[in-house]
Amino acid sequence: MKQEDTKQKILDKSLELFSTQGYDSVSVGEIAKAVGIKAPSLYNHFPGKQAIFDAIVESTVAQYEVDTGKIDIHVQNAKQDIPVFTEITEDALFEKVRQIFEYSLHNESISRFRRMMTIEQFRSPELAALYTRRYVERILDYHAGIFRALIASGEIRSEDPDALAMMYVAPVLTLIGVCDRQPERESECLEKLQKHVRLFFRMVHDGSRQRGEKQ
Amino acid sequence: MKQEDTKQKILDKSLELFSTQGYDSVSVGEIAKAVGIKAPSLYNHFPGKQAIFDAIVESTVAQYEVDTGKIDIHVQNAKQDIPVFTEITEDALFEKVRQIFEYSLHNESISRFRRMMTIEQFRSPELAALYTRRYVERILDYHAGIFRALIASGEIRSEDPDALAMMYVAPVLTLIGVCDRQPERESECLEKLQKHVRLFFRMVHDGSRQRGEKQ
DNA sequence: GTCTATATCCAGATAGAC
DNA sequence: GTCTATCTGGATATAGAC
Repeated sequence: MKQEDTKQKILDKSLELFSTQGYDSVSVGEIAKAVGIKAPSLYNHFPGKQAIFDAIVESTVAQYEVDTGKIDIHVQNAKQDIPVFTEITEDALFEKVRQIFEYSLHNESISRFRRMMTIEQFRSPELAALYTRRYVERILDYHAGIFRALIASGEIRSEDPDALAMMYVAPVLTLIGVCDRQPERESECLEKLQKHVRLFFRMVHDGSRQRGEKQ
Repeated sequence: MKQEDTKQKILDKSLELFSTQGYDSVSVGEIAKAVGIKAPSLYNHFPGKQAIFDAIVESTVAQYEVDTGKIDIHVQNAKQDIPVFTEITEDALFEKVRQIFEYSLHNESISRFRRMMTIEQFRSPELAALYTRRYVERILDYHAGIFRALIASGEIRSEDPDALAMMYVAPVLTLIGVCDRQPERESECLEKLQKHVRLFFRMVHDGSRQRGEKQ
């Protein structure tokens, strides 16, 4: 096996172990065994256990843009996604959210890294900041940008795109958290997700139709 | 020092350490040092390290009802809190949420236990279920009950109290998560909280006033 | 109940042969 | 690059004196 292949395999197996047990509970012996080598051989690829963890963080952060590009989301510049949201139907919006939701849960590296970060978020201020940036702020900023444009164009009604983004995004984050802990509840969470998207859609689009139904 | 005092001190100091470093990173020697005894003396109070963790979980779960009662929240039966929400003003609602928010962050045992659970949530299916029950479901159920009553009484407009509860609660949970990781961002999160409550309040109460302002 | 001393084990990491 | 052998330190836990 090539040198770089082994190095990558160490990263993969380490992430797999770290994401379920946490950094401290995993021994270098365990990692080595999962990779198929003996513990001392690990030190030909990394200077120590902490270096493996650091490399995982660094490389996953780097690959973030690549992966998110695959599902047609570009957090960097939300503007190019605004047309997707304009004039979208309720069902199409849910389908879009469902796609991102399931991708986040089932993509192994994405999901494992998120769970590892959840466990290790208090390990250092840097990790804490990374967690908030990646799993809260960027998602909020992205959606706030879209909502800001939709408000300006009169597509939806509201005065606060940031608060609107929080209201739209936070339930999704909460449901992802539930599924990370209890994957067996995914279908239940998908239903809640659909109800959420439905309610949100109806609230931001001119509510007169819905109120008309009630009265 | 009395026997029970020492036992309680072990629980307190252990929680303090577990909540920042996680179970595996804390040694019984560290705990003993924090308590002011030597490691072997711990074994007069608990059969082992795991037993300390278990006792923390058990006793904190038991004290949950007591603590929440102090801030006038009774998750068990939401009905008695419905009058508090009826005809409430926007400012009063925020003040109420702010109070709970800050209590959750600054009450030491509450906050530490939550952070410990965040770190250890993947340790077992039982802990995962406890986390979801305590930090998601109970809060959602409580608010869904209130919203259901408010919808029935015509106080607010909506058709889905569960989705409404998710929309109302999830941003609060997200912001608590941010503050757990980065306590220095509390004031920033309080502002986001206020904006959220404000937007939510205006959305659920008949929106004609707000739409009138915009046109 | 607390201590010292100790047993046992396993962790991360290194040396050096192949 | 991989291995075996080994070092060193620290972990949980126990024995038994005070």
